[in-house]
Amino acid sequence: MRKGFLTGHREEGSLITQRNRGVRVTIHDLAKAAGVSVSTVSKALNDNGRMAADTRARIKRIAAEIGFRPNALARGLLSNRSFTIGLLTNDTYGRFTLPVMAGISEALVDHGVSVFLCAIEDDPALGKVHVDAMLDKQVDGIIATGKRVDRSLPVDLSSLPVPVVYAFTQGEPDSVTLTSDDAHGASLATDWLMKMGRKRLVHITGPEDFVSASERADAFRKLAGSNAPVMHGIWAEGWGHDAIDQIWKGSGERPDGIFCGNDQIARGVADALRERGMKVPEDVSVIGFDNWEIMAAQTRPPLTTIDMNLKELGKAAGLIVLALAEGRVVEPGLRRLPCKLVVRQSCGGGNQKI
Amino acid sequence: MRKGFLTGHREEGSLITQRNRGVRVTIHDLAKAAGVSVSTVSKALNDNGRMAADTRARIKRIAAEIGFRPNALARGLLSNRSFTIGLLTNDTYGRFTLPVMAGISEALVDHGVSVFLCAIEDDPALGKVHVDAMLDKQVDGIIATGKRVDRSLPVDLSSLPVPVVYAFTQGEPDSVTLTSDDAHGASLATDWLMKMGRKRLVHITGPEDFVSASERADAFRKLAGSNAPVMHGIWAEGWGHDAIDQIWKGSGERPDGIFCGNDQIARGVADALRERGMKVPEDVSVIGFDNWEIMAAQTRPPLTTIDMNLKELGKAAGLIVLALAEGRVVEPGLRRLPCKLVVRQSCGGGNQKI
DNA sequence: TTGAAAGCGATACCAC
DNA sequence: GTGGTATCGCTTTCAA
Repeated sequence: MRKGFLTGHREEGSLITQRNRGVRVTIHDLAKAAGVSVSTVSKALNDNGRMAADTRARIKRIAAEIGFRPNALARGLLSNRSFTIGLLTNDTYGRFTLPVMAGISEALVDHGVSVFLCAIEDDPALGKVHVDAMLDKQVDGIIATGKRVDRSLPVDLSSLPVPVVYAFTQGEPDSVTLTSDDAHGASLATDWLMKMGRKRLVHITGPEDFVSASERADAFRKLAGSNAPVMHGIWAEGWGHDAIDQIWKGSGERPDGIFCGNDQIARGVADALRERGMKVPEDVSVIGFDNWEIMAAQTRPPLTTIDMNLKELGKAAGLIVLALAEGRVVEPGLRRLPCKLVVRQSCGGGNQKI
Repeated sequence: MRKGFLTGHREEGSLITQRNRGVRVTIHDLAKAAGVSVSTVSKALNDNGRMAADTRARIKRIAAEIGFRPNALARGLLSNRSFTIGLLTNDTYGRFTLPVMAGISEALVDHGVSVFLCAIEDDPALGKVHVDAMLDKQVDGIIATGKRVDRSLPVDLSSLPVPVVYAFTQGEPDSVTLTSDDAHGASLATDWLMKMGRKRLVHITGPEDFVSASERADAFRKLAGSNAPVMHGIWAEGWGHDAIDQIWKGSGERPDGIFCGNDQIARGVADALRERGMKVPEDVSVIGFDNWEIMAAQTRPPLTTIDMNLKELGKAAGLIVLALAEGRVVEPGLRRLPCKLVVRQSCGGGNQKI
């Protein structure tokens, strides 16, 4: 991106430009004010060409004084870069999209790139309208994101004139796709339960046909033993209750460590255990998945859980589209980003070394 | 907005443009392909000027065939309209912002307007960077939204060269500000409890210094009686527990109807009641506020609650910035939008007439 | 070292 | 009816 003049860097909180916020001042006005030609102004501000250092400085000063900011539309028309990207999502609750979005925005704002948010529900027509609108506006790239890694958005993103990066949703074969490493996350969780001294582990999770569920289950079994029980249900609190119900009604041995497929299930499990007089974490350790702050922190006791680093994933996605937009080469393929363990109280061992 | 040719309307899912998605075709290419001049093409597509009906039709057909879509940057440069607006928010969890955003987007997508989402946390510097970036990109307007009606965003939005609408956050004196009608919502809730035959009402809510809390409390007292107890605490589940604790430990009479300031508190209350052997809704009716789906639906029993119609609020905000951007006159001031009651099971009376 | 002029893609006015 | 031309705000040769 352009250097030297008003970039997106946060340090330059010039108070001066505030003053003239109400009016749009063009490079023409600035040229007149500085008594030079527009081309000189342009070069001065962009640190291009050769020119007297003091002329350059003077122009920059006057630019700041009168609050000049170049028109990005005009700039984009010429450069074929709009410094704009589009974020397509079908995640209505934003549980996954928001952190991703925050990461993207954070990574790109300092590069002067803004993000169009397009919520397309699961409506192909709506998706097309949004994609077309973004292309019309000459976005430099598109990030597609969803709530499920094994489903794709209801829009055809192949052969667009701009690069597309997929985050947390299924991408085209030869595209860049980012996802969190479910197996890694599940290993972290299982491992932590074992480190807490738990022997009888159970995994209570979502539907088997979710790839993320089955990958986590596989990783769980790899550590906990191939016949450690895995219970598939739905991704809801109620399923946590039901699962505990089943286990406690059954004749099998009762677990002392439970790895839940998400924080909602974990909350249901924790509540159900408490209602049965079991103490968490004294009698049973419970670990969740997602680190959905508002759920994990409100559970009694607060949930130890796995964080998928969605914000980092967003940052990575942002930087990758940016690279792609700038013509840099990026190796296509699926990238799995590591998860991290967040220790609260539902497993015990808060101050133990990991 | 422009009529006749490729507008944002969803019906025209032209399969043809799909074909040429990979290339950007300019009006020049199209003119050449049609054997006419660019000005003729422009008039044909925009239904301007007088011209042979068949020429117009032919040009439109060819345009669709080769997948021509006008460059919005060029268009915007000339018209001073970018068909883009900015949404500024400091609501990190998106609980309030997401529905508002969905409403805005839904209202505007058919007008060809896209939305920049700018999450500024509570960082003034970051806010300024985002505002400047949006202004550079010539947004037609800005919607500022937050999580609290009585606090403003940490950015100075006065005297911007574009219209600003405030939604769910405090606005400049002479601006348009939208908010939900807290008093109305509280009345709906209190009224519903009374309709359920409840006599001993209590209001458990957030901090008194939140205007929304105090307005709701006032409305509550107006219906429930001026000495109906109002308990101020924090907006969290834990406070629901604590409040019930206080009441049950105290010597005062116990309520049979509880109006909670939000769904989290309501959930805490419902849980706490259940733990004390009280049945909801048989013994006590509990009503929440926010209709935060994932919380309200997962509570046992599912919460009857007040919906602030945030999506409608977003739609209204979108249409208002649009009007303002088009130079139409909009009366400034604070507009309170009505709430609605959402009946689930925590109050009883699900099938009773409202 | 500086400035004039062409051009990015589209629209609108005014000739023809 | 149709097409040339100026224009929007900016960048970039190329002359001076």
